Amino acid sequence: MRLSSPGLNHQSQEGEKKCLNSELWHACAGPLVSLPSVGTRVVYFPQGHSEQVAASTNKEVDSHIPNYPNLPPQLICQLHNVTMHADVETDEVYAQMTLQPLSQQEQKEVYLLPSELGTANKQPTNYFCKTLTASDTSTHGGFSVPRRAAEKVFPPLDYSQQPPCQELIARDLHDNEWKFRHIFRGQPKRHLLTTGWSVFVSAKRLVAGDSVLFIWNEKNQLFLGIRRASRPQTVMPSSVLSSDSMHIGLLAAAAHAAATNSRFTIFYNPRASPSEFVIPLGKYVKAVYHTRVSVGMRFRMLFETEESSVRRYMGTITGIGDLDPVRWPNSHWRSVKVGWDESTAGEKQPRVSLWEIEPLTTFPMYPSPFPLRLKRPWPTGLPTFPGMLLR
Amino acid sequence: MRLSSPGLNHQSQEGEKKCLNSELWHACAGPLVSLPSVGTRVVYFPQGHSEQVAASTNKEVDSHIPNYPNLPPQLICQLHNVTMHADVETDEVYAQMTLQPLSQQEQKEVYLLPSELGTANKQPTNYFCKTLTASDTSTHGGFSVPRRAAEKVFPPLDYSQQPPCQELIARDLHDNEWKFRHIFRGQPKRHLLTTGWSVFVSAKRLVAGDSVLFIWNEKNQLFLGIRRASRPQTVMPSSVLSSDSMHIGLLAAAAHAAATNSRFTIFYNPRASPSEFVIPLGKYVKAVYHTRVSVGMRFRMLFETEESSVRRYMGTITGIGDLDPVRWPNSHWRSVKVGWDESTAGEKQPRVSLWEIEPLTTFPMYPSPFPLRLKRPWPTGLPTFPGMLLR
DNA sequence: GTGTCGGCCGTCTGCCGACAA
DNA sequence: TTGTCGGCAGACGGCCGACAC
Repeated sequence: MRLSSPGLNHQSQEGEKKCLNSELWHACAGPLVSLPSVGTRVVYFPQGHSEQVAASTNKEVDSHIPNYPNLPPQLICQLHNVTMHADVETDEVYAQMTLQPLSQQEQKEVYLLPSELGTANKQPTNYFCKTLTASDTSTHGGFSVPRRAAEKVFPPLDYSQQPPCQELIARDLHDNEWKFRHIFRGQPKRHLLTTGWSVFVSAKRLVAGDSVLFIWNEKNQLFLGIRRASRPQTVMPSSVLSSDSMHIGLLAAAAHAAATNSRFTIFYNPRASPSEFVIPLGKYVKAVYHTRVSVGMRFRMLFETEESSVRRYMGTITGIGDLDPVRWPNSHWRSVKVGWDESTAGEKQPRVSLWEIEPLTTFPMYPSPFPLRLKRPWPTGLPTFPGMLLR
Repeated sequence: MRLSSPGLNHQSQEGEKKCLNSELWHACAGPLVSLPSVGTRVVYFPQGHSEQVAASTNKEVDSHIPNYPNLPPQLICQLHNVTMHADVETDEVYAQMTLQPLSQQEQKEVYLLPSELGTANKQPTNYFCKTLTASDTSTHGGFSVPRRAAEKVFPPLDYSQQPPCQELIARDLHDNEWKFRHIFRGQPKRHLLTTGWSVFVSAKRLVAGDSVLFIWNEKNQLFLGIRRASRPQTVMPSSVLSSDSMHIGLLAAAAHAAATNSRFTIFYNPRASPSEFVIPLGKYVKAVYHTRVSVGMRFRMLFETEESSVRRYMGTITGIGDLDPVRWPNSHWRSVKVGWDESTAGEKQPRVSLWEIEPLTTFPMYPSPFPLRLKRPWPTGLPTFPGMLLR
């Protein structure tokens, strides 16, 4: 007889752990990820959402997925709720957002109201992130802590002891406690995590190439998180619903919400998604309407480095136009074709969105003379590329 | 060094391993699961599909999911394709089916054609299934093989040797080889799997309560599969798409296919789904139109036992009517309210579908006098419960 | 007939400094 | 400064029959 096994309290996978540590979530998500603030207005891109599903199921959007002609390529929404989550199995971070498309009337008034540029991302100050080496993940030994990292984020050791050591207790995203013996020994001296480390490695199923990060906050609390090496294959178990149905579901949910001005829920998985697809309205408006771009123009764009910091890559705009003229005409999603300066950047996306880049102008930046009030109601109508608007 | 187990070919989760062992798949799916044959006509129930998603995501269908008024509660479809699959991570078995709703005209002619009752389920003959004990999964020892099982499904040992032993090689659903030392020893003598067993247990992450099964087929090949104890927590990582969107997706995909008579794809996960939701047309027609049921009538229904065999439970029909009169009026899905004889059956579903039960008639079963040709076009129209039809 | 245990041996885990990159 | 290794001691994996249910 197939019965559900008792004991485990499963019901509350989500909904209970609402208040997980925000600093830790952001640290795991990476330096480039920022979440829009509750109560603000955002622009939601079904295309970007679709890309997230495609990346996760490792399957392209099939051509026989129905069109949703009444679903615009971007939806201005009120952001009612944002909660941070972490997958119980994999520790993947993701955010749940509740969006409500503005009414037609409200959409027109959008430019009369101040619009938010989005909060800056708050990466913790006292933290470090290390990519695990073969030795770190081997059963032969412990974890070698980079010296500066240990001195910055671990409680100070009593160096008069020989060897100096202490017990560290760190909490992960699920509020589980992990205990480590932190010791400063060897010749030359180095910081190591010994007892407790291997338990952590096997529990989290870490392998060489994955990253671990520690945070030391103002309340003298220690947190730790993980970032898995992007195994090309984080294929989500689709043993229950076909990827086609998932794509359709996302589109239908958005279309229904748009038609009825009702709320809908989306999940944003920053490390699975190629790009953010919920953009603060102000950031969008500024990039699309108040920035002059044209073919041949040079630009900079931020990327995350291996060591979880950011660096800029340079490139040149090679074209402007629809990514998918059939399904998503007149969309600003990845409307900019680009070429990258460095040959090592060969794997970078050949198309970006306007709000992702920072155009380099030879002439000084000036406050936009363009009136905030548009003459034509928006977002209905013809293609509205910046070049046309700034005529 | 602790490395991710080599050899796993991740890239080809689906698509490649089309021809996985059918016997093994059915053994893992259980004795009650049967798949309709390719080329036949089936009845697809969006409600049942929805229940599968609800069970997997552990979330009820939200009330704000849009209605699909043009999506009937059952869809007669041509079954174009059925492939058996197994989840790479968990070994969960599931089937992918390609369905094509019949045209309106074809739907009317359904009863003029012979309809298939569905193939009987083919459980392998030489197989056994054992629920793992604490000792079986402990690191302290190996696997204790039930005597009859060993004699039935393992190659015979040479009992003149002391102790008799041999090397067994078995293949799993992914065609991976597993080697075990099979020995007959101890006082009293018993069959054991020793060397190789613990590797298997840890690789498959088996725990006490899970089941393992072995098959010995006609070609003298040995296969093995697993069935996890239904941790209600096979919650699929929904870090990418909300369960609402999944529900909508399934409905929208079916609605679109119904409207355009085009093909759509569904996944059927027999151990995650509360009930089958793709039913052979003949089985459906027989149950719904050629069987007389009424309140107070007694019936039998098959269930799977702990030991992977089947037994009948008895019950009484307590009511007949819509499960969800608002969303799914006039549906035959779980239209029968029942009470179960045994108090231990308290967790059994209070509602079943007609094709799941075997009504007990005090009067002899007679060939249905009901004409095969319906007067009223079907499936449009008013509720068509058997009682009304047999007036 | 089979689940669990004590006993016993061998392998591997895991802590140490050496050494080199 | 830190990744990997050889050395070593102790823990645990894993094979055995005893024993009980």
